[in-house]
Amino acid sequence: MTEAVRVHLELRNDIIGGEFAPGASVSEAELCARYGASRTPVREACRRLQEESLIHIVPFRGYFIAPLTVAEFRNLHEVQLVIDPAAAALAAERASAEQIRSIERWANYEYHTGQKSSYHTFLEWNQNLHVEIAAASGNELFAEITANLQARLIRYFYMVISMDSFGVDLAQEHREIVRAIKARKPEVARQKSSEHVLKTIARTMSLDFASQNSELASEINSISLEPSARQSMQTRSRRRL
Amino acid sequence: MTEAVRVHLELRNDIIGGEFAPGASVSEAELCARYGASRTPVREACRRLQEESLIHIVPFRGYFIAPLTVAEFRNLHEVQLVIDPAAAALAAERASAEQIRSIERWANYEYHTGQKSSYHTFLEWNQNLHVEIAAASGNELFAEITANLQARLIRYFYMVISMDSFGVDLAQEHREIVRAIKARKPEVARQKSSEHVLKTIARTMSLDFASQNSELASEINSISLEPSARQSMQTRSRRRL
DNA sequence: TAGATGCCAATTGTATACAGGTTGTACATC
DNA sequence: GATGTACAACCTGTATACAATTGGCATCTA
Repeated sequence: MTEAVRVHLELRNDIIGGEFAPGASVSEAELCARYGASRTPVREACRRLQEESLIHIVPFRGYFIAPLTVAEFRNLHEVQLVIDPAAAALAAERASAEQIRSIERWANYEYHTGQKSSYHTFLEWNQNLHVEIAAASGNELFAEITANLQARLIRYFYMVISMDSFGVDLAQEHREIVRAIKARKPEVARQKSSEHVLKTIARTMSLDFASQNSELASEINSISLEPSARQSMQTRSRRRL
Repeated sequence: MTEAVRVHLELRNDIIGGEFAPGASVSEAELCARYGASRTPVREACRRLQEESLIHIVPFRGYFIAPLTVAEFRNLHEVQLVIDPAAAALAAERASAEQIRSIERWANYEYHTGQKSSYHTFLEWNQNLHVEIAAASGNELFAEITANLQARLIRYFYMVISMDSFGVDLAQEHREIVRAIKARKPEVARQKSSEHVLKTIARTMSLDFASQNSELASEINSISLEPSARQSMQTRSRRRL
């Protein structure tokens, strides 16, 4: 593995994990010291993270850790609401036996409420499950887009202290999506996926956000999606039921 | 504008415009000579183009112009079929007066059949229209994804000698989408956008591809989308009509 | 002759020196 | 005291030297 790739992965992980304050300025020299690499691979890593919208680069000024904003949070969910169900439906048609096994493995987590370490693991499993389902669509674009959405979304979830009882609902919804994919029922998978995203949004809005971001948290709690963004699911439900 | 940005834009334009053969290998030295820059900005430009899937980088081996494949063509359309209608629906709700004016400007092109230069301009206007509609959704993620999809799709359209009479249909469909957005009718915009994408796919499959890619062309002609990918539009039509 | 092995040219990955731009500060001027 | 300007420190952008890796080719061996 080259230095550039290593720095990219480690820095990315640190940003997602909250090692840097959102909006904070970081210099190349700083990153070179932290990751033990020279400027060239550090620059390359930062440029890739810019493409992933985890870092903002202002020419001749420096690098800034992408801030967490209500607009981005809403945007991510709007796109997810469109991408996830479509990918789930395709996965139900095209997933290989091996891909289904892999999906089932990620869906079989145990979330022990109240444990911080368990919560972090839980978020990673959740992320992997979503990406794995998208990959099973047989369309790598869906997988790439999903990976980017999840990486950016997880930063918001890390703000949350814990999800407590929510983990149970979430696991249940995941299993329903997986069951539909395994049963080769695209429309059920699509509907379950839509419901899951909408419920996740609803759950997030009632969460107990970490105090240092209380301003953002209260703003997030006031989000409401446009009618046409929700419409995706409603149409399906009406049609199916 | 920095060298890196300039090289990125020019190289990107050259790849999209077909200046390089798909799959061709290019060395850093070659690109340095061609664009009159040193290796550092050339490398940065190539890394960004890799993120956009226009170049493949194999470590220690070199850069390869992304090949045109049936799988990619299908993947791009599958994602477009999901992104475009959703963005159009949101645009109908949230587009500003200025954005609507901008969209109308891009929709008002005149395509003179048979003229090669006119055809290229036509493709650019088409691309800009799609991106502008996505931007009017008020969600920059839709705009970014659309810009990437369009950049990659246009390489396939450049293979086509001309679209002849198709330009007329296309312009008509575009105007219908724009009309729905201007009239603030999200569901009509969504439906018209879905139809437009599906019709574009159908039109492409019956096209006269340039001979040097006849193998790819015949493969493209045999594409068929999965039922659940088409389902998006059918549901809406049934529901509306 | 088929296959394995070691060397070498070519190319990319990394480190670093140098150039260019930006920001903040100190000082002169009004 | 407010404002504008010059300068300096700092940082990023670019160029280039050096290190590491690859793949092909020649050579050797069975």
